[in-house]
Amino acid sequence: MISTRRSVGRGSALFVTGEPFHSLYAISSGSFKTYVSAQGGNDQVTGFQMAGEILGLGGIVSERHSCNAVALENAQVCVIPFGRIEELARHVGALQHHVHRLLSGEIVRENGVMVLLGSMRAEERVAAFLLNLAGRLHARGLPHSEFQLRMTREEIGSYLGLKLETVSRTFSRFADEGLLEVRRRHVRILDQPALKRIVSQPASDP
Amino acid sequence: MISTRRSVGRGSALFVTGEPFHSLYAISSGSFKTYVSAQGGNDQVTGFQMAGEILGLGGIVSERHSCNAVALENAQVCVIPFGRIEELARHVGALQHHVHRLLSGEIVRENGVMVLLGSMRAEERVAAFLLNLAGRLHARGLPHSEFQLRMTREEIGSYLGLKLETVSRTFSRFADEGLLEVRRRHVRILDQPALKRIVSQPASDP
DNA sequence: CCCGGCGCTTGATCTGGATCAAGCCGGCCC
DNA sequence: GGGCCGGCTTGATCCAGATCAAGCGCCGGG
Repeated sequence: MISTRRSVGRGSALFVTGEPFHSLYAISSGSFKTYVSAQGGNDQVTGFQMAGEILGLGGIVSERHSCNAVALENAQVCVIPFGRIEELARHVGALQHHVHRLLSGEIVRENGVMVLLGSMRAEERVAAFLLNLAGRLHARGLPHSEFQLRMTREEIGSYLGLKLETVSRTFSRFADEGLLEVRRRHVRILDQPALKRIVSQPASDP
Repeated sequence: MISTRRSVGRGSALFVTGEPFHSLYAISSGSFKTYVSAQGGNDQVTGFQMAGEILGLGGIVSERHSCNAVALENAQVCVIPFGRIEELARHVGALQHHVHRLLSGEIVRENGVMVLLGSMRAEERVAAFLLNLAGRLHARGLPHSEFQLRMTREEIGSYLGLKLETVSRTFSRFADEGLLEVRRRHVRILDQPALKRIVSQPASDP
């Protein structure tokens, strides 16, 4: 596929809300956060993306990017002009279907975040976050029980609908309980099954 | 487009999570809620859909429906086999682009819900919900300052990440303040600008 | 027509997470 | 090497919204 590369330095934006949309971006290395700036300065982080994932899907509908994408570390992306994708997809059925699955997958991912934000307790959110991260690293054949967080406590909190203090306290509690080790950005998961049990907390019903 | 119709009685499911995905559904009349059943019996409502909107987009990625869709009132849908859509889209560029916009639009909508769930206070959520509903009715040329809610307080609460009592209290408070009238499912918005001001609460910053 | 139950409202109390506050630690710049 | 600053931890207190509780009233069914 005809595409170019682009480097994005840590902390700088790949695109920002409202900017004209022309291309999707496939992350080749590094990682990003996406967020929408809500009124009153409180941004909402909508996702963390790592190598192999696609950025910009929300821009298709209005021809303008619908969120901001900022690199969490120095990163490289493939720029994929969306017009070219549509053109190619018309000839290659497999690509067409792939694009549909990509978009649908993002919808399903966001559904999961809505469940997290709408009905989980702080502990469950943090556990789900760690397991999600671990799962994605695993899927890439990367070490997944010991890894570096690329984002701050505040960014995690924004994503999870919690304050940074709550994220920090929850990490500490998990560590106290022997579920993991945390030191700054470094995490080692010691008891994945226990984290899973926390996420799928059966409702203690009467 | 070759498609069939299907009637769905109030309270019954158009599709359920895990069911094989074959078609999208365009609502011709009536309205629906979609929800995912989280562990422990607490469902999370992920959206309310009305005539003209499309259901089933989350099923594309895995060939299985990713949520439940239940009619809030007797409804009719157009069944649109997804294979047919892909086939047609290969020949009709406009349709192809329309499908992309549809999927992207759903992603953007869910982004908005994430903002709501992740960073708004109860009052802001309820105001945003009412304005959203009013806006969609308006877009269809329907009365939008006076309308019937099709869902219960509990369903609204689930969608907004609040308990039904909080929804009820917030409605009452808005009514006390003269922003609207509510009586059971009937709502009349009296001061839309005030609701908008509540949603875009400027952060009271130092 | 009457009865029962579901959906809703409203009050009282409780609590998880926010907020306020005080350091600490490690990396970076000078 | 030293000092500063941003990111993090931890403690104390507060409060928005949850929970518990008690009716009310409309709607559907017998």
